[in-house]
Amino acid sequence: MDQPRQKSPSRIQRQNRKRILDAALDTFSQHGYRGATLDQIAEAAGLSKPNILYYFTGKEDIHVTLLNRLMLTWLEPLERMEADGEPLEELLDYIRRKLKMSRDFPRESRLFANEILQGAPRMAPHLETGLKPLFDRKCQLIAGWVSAGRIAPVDPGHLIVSIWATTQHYADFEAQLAVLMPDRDAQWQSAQAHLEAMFRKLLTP
Amino acid sequence: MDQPRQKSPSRIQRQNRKRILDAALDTFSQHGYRGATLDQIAEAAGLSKPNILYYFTGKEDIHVTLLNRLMLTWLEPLERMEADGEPLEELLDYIRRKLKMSRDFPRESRLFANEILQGAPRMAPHLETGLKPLFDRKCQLIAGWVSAGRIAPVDPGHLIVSIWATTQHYADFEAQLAVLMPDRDAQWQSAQAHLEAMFRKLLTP
DNA sequence: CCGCTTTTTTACCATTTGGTAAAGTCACGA
DNA sequence: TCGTGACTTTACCAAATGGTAAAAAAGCGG
Repeated sequence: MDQPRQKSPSRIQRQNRKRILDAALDTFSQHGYRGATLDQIAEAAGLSKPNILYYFTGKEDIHVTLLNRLMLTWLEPLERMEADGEPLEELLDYIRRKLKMSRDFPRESRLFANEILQGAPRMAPHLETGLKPLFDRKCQLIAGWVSAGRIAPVDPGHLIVSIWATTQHYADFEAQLAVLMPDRDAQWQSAQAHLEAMFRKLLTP
Repeated sequence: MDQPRQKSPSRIQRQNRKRILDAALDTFSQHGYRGATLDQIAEAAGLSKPNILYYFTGKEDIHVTLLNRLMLTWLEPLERMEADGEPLEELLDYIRRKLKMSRDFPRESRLFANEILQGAPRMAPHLETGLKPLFDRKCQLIAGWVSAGRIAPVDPGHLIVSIWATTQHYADFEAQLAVLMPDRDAQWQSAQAHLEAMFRKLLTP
């Protein structure tokens, strides 16, 4: 009927959509949804504004696309925490993966933070259907470890929240940390050591 | 010469400025600087836009006024952590005060978070002259406690950052927590218990 | 109640913003 | 190489946005 929605996007399609999304990630993660403008995104992408609207139906479309992509990579580190291994090592591995994501994908972290700060208007469904079930599942996993005496007694929900808070903080509050801890190179190493020590102490029975 | 800058603001002045700042706090904390509009602020304040510009010279003036106010109350809990008492209790008290601020002033927390997320363009001076010296001082205080063996060895800077991260998270990511932990009433209590237990374990020698 | 100051409203304005129409230009298979 | 569909540009537009000028309305001390 309307748009046959091409089965295979052309090389140009792929390339330009990627450039737009990358530019939009810069812009949205810095200014939030309302604070970002299509002109900014267009300039950062090196394309004209109407050209951007050739690839996406509108500002919201770009933002939603970014959020959809984000959720995939965002949940993955937590998903990989499983019942298989030693509980303490599973949790510490999760913390390491999460901190690494803050270092490698700070823009994604800030995009997420912005969206939540603004009340998650465009992400409530994702939270409900994507994050919540995973969160509940992992809470039960941790609760199992606790009741089996394999880690120290701890509130599973607040434990996960503390892990999120401490790891994401290094990405989201980078501008503040740049003032307080100017030596950024050594920072990631000492941050990892600190978090590892802190959660190891908390979780060791 | 220009404006004699009234020595005593009238009752109406005080009242309306307060209403404007309160409305602006709502708006800026939710949408960030660029995402907030004067019309929104005006409507929330119940005043006309030109009337708002009678009390403040512009959008930025309102924002800067809010940030100035914020820094005063924001640094106070950390300032109150002193060398007098028992180190562990001083730190745990600080954590309690900080968590209480997240509960009582979530808008202020989000205003701060928004500003930092956006690269702290209007707050870099405050960070440098207000926060940084205080941070360094308290790091030294903690380092002294560590080397005296009065608390467990810990990186003072990362300790403070972890306290900020975990406590502020409950205000800044409230929209996410509302989905994951719907029972908000009991949440603050269990959050405090969790944080207290966590940092007590970390800091006990 | 008067006159003067403070406060508020009305009517604007230039710029920015998200978005569209339509005319071009490009790329690539026949 | 030429036609056709994919891509890009130019020229717009209506609404929103930050801000201003000046008239109107309140306050208020005397």
